Amino acid sequence: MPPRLSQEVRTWLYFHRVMAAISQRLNAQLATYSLTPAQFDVLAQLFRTPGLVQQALADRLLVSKGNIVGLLNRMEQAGLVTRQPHPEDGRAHLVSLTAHGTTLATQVVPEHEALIAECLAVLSPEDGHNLHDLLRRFKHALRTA
Amino acid sequence: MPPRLSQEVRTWLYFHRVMAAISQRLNAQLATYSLTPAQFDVLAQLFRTPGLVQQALADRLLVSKGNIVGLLNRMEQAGLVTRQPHPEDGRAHLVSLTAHGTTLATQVVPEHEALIAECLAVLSPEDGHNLHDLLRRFKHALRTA
DNA sequence: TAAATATAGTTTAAGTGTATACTATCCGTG
DNA sequence: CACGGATAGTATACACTTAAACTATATTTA
Repeated sequence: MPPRLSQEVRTWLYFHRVMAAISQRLNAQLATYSLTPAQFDVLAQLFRTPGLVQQALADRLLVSKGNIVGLLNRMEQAGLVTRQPHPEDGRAHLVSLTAHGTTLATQVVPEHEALIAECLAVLSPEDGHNLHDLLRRFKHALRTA
Repeated sequence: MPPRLSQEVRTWLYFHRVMAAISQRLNAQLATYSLTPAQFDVLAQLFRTPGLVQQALADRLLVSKGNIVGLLNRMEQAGLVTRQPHPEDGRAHLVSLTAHGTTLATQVVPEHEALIAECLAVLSPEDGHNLHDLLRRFKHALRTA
């Protein structure tokens, strides 16, 4: 018989379950726009912060720069983004949303954020605030640790 | 200028940051045993619940059955698991840990759980308990919603 | 019993992700 | 100016993941 899991391990499992449940809802919504989660992340980041270089995009999305290459290739193919040479740095490319990408982002980003709010609304406002506060401090404590 | 993100969206971003920070530590530990996170999940599940069928493994790990196939192929190649025909169901395979897999799990699973506890220990015991309680209720609320 | 349906596992195609090595460009210092 | 190290992007190999189509076996039901 396996021993009962510790509180810490159960917390970590809950973490996965909660993220999986929310991600499933979010991804289903994105799928109606033929967007993958990774592509949405790029879209939303460029929507909020136009004109980023690929490395900056990778840093903000917590992925490797090599990952960004294929992602942008597919999104360029889909007509969502364009790459332009950086005016001051011959190595870099400025990534921008196309008109189509901007139009899509204008619709999808607010819907996505609304669905996030809806998922978090299964908690009471107090619980929601406490969770926000706990995770904010958790993130900070992990960075300094 | 992009508008300030809502509390809900920031909570969701914190979820990702915390998950990423902890996963990075856990994955680094697993890498010292040449284990990927996915392979560790299979190893730990079979360690706790020996003799599962592939579909049961997929259900418990929240992945598709097709995913399990390639995962087990690689782990079989590495000598960690074996597939045997199910005695009562001609379609199914019983998956078991080899002696090598069991030995590895005996060492890695406790270390992995200790590292999880260490990561969660950056929070105070009260915060840790509150987070556990919040996530447990969050998970339950998402399931019924 | 025979046919319809469901389930276990596999395969394939496509996307995601990393690490690593490579090219091109930039920048600091001698 | 030249060289040497950092940085931006790309290419490659490998692992992970899903959805969908497929095969084989089991189960239900007419």
